[in-house]
This record gives sequence, C-alpha cells and structure tokens, in this order.
Amino acid sequence: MTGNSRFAVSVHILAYLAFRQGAAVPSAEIAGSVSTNPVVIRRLLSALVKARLVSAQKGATGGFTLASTPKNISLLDIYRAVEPTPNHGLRTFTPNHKCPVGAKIESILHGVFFKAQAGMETELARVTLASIDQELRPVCPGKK
Amino acid sequence: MTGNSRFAVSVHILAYLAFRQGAAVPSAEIAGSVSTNPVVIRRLLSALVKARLVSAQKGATGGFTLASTPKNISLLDIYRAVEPTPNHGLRTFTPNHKCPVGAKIESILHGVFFKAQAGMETELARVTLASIDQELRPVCPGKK
DNA sequence: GAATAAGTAACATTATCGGTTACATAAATC
DNA sequence: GATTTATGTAACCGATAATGTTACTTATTC
Repeated sequence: MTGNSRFAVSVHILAYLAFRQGAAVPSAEIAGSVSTNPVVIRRLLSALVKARLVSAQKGATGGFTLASTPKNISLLDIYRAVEPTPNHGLRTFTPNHKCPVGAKIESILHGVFFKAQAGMETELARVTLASIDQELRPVCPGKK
Repeated sequence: MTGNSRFAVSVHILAYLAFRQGAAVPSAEIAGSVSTNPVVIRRLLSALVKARLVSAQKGATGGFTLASTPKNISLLDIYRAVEPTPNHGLRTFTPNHKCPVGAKIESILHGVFFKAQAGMETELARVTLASIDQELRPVCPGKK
C-alpha cells in the first residue's frame, strides 16, 4: 500500500470486467466507469495482462476480458500484479553503519516490514473478485 | 505504510533512545545515527512527543527521553503517532457514480482497506521497543 | 549573559503520480 | 485493401509530497 491509487483502480477495473461477464470491454468504457483517461487504464491493464489475470484483444470488437473466473482471482493477485515491490520507506533510509544502532536497525526493520506486509496480504488473499461481484450485483440485478 | 520513511526513521529514533537507556539525547546525536539533518529528527520527535511516547527537555543538558519503558511501547504506537491516516490511494479515487460499478466500488474498497490495515497493525502491535532493543544489544554488550 | 538545545517557519530539490497527446500495431468489417 | 476500432507505449506536463537545509525564536543550564 503505497500512496498511489494503482491498486484501487485495478480492483475497480477487474470488478468491472467481472460485472460485464465475459464481454470484451474496451479501455474507454472502463475509463468511463473509473472517471479517468483510457491510457491510465491501459497502463494498469498492461501489468494485469502480464500477470495473466486479464486477456487482451486488439482491433475492432477487441477489448479486455478476465483470464480466469472471478472465484479464482484474489485481491492479493491483483495487488502483486500492479504494486511494485513494497519498500516501506526503506528506499531513502540509509543509517550510519558506524553507529551500533544504525548498523543493525536496517535488517530489523526489514523483518518488521516483512511481517506487517504478510499480515496485510493475508487479508487481501481472503477476498476474491467473486465476492466483490456479489456485493456489486444485488443493486442492479437486471443488468445484462 | 505510505511511501515515506517517517515510520522507519521514527522506529530508529525510539530504538536509539532505548539503547541510550534514559539519557537525555539531543537531536543532533540521533541525526548522526540516522544520517540526516537534526531538523528532520526534531520534526518526527515533535509528533512523538505529542503522542506521549517521548519527553523533551529544552536548554543545555536537555534532549529527548522515552516517556515509558520500552516494554510498553509497541511499533503500532509509533506507527499511529507519525503516519497520517492511511488513505491507501483513495485520495484521488473518485469513480463515476452514474455507473453501477463506480457507485458501489468505493465503499467496498474502504472495507477491504480497513481489513488489510487491521491485518498489518496486528503485526505491528506484536513488536515492542523492548524486543527491538534486545535484538540490538547483544552485539555491543558493553556500551554505556 | 554565554552556550546549548528544542520548536518551527520557510524554502529548495527531488521524486512520484496522474493525466494527456501522439503514434505505431493489429484485427474486424465493408 | 481501405477504413474503423482498439491495444501498446513513449514522451511530456503539472501537481503534490518528501526530504533536506537555513534561519530564527524560545527555554534552560552554568
């Protein structure tokens, strides 16, 4: 969870694809739902395609579709596809190794962050696209 | 966990104070261990003092000391003191509410992020300054 | 009153992110 | 096969945020 909206938008994208039930959806349509530029959507979809969560079809009648069933896609899958390796602020953190504290704190912090990250990912792994789709659908049951 | 190093540096600061065992430590000394400017340290300490984790003393012989024993300070306490309310990228996320997906996804994501955050905080709550101090100390057992 | 140190405002620098334009590539339809 | 539609990316701009730095005020000790 850095400060960006990549993960949030990506979940929105996949939720939208699930909602459209297998139709080939162009980036412009998704952008309309997210309220952003189609290129922003395509950038994220590029990562999601590489992670094999989504399939892309070029050309007229082309667009994006889910690569597996919503039940088989967890939010952790999405998170890992679009979030760069979490650095948790250790990017610019270079303590003074001549100090006994500075020398050891970095590896200690790595351990802490690893556990914190694992705790978060456990929760993300519990949620599937199918469960989100369920939350989404009841409100508009007749949608094609 | 945003993208900044506030939390990492803050843990370093408090670990340093624990290591110095009750001595009044000036910001310049801490800055030497962290390898940064004393003002950066004081800025974070300002938040830590407000959260009652640290006491400050002005003037000659002044400096900072822990406000409670390392055993009673968890990393979650530190996290909450220095990290602004986590927004997880929902800051700039304003989907199209006219779309059935855009209308509901925001509250769904809030729920997801809340759970993910809770999973992370549970892990941070498990770690105390005392346990970090223990990891730090064996290497230089004779330090005053 | 001299020295030390916290507290804080102000500013510069840099990095990152989101949005945008532009263009190449590919596929379907006429 | 030309037109249309859509993905795939590169390139750039502007806003925002984080970090470092200078400078100055306030408070305390000696």
